[in-house]
Amino acid sequence: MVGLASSVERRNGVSLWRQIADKILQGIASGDFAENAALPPEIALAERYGVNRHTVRSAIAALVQEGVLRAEQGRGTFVLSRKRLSYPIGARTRFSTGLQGQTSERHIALLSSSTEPATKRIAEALGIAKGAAVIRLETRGEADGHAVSRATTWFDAKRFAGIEAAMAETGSITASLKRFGINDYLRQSTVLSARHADADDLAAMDLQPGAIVLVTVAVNVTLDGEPIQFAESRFPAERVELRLSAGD
Amino acid sequence: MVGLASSVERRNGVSLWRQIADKILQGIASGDFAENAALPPEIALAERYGVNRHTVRSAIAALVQEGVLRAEQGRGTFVLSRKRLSYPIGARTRFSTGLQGQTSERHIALLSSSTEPATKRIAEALGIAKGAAVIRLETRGEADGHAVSRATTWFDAKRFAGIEAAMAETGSITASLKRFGINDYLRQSTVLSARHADADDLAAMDLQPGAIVLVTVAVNVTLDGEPIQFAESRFPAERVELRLSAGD
DNA sequence: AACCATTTGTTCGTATGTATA
DNA sequence: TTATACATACGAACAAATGGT
Repeated sequence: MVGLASSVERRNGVSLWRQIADKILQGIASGDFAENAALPPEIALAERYGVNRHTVRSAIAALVQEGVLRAEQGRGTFVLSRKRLSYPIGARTRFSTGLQGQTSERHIALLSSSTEPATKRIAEALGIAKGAAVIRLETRGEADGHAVSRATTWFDAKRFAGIEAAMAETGSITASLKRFGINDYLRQSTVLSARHADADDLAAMDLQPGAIVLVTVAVNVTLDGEPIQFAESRFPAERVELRLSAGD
Repeated sequence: MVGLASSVERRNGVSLWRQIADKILQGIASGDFAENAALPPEIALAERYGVNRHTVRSAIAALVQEGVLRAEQGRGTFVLSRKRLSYPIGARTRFSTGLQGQTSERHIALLSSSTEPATKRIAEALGIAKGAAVIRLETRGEADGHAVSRATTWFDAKRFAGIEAAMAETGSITASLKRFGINDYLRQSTVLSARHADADDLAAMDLQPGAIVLVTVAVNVTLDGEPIQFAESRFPAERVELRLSAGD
């Protein structure tokens, strides 16, 4: 009963229709299924993946819901076009300058801010004492009305008192830091990983459950090497790719 | 019935216990759950995530199966230490030099090789004519007996005839390139994304279904800027993180 | 030893979701 | 649409192991 060439797995906590939906997404990403063109008929897909036609239908229904496909009775199911943003990441990366040319409108929205004691990890990154007060900003990056990033950022509360107000007003980290005498800064280190989006990410970026996010954990420093900012950013993998430029 | 603080989602194709397992993995990664220490009791986890204790138990069972946790009746459930490899990625990254100090044994296994006509994308990257012959290498990177990467690499067949033999013999891209007079090379560009592992990745790297892979697409060039290699590499997100070094 | 609280392990039952035919 | 099988999730017990008092 199981298709020989089938690569879907049962009993692993991910339902078949979700796995098929992911396979279709992969097929679109890899060019197997061209954009703005019809998908193979449900029967063909069912055979290709070694599942029942109903299972394919569930997968397609989910992707239609997610805005990836459009189904038309009697005609077929079509792949809608959706290009990913290419987000440059390097020593001098800035949110707004990075996306120049790709979008017409972008900014960072401040979702919330708070002051809290620094955890060990944050204290070490910022070079302050553990438990010292830090300001945490929760932000969402937007481009052309779509959320393209979701970040949590920590600053030394003593050094950057009131930065949340500056952030809310300017909508830019770079501009806010200028008010504290920081005219330039570098990305000292970045650690990159990936995971499923959590509920917060899903809500903040309007993603579908099961979406994958790229996660960067970065420390920004002044030109003198003084750490000023510690940040974890999440990028939806379906909308954004990260580009490492050589000379950046 | 639904926990207020719950951040898991139902009816999305991913079972609750799998989501809880992912949350626990996240907790370990973020330091919420310390390594070599007891996890909170099942009851506490169930309450924290707003699910039944059985659901937490299913998640724990999966993670025990995956070698992440160890459960002991009457004592608790413990987080085994399993540091993720931190894989440096930058202009001068090399597989074996990059992991120095983190593992005792590493090499690249050549899974298969073939010669094929270049697609448009590969031809552009390598600066050759579309349809010209290219050598494709399928490789697996291993460290301490565990697969940590799976890559597909293309070389100009005219310029690097026989590189598959050199690769099989030396187990190193860098050493193989030396035989063709390339003593040094740079990573010109890297594009980073993430997706679910496909069947091939799962089999080649012995991953659990649903695993996430980091994907890099890179072009390597000689010091003169001549493109020599086009590669797509997949790294299991649960075992590897990518580190962008500032000066690299 | 006896007892206790804590924590994991097991077994019922019941309801709902998923997948096939 | 219906039927069937299995997986998932919850709830309420009870059993077994551990580390104390």
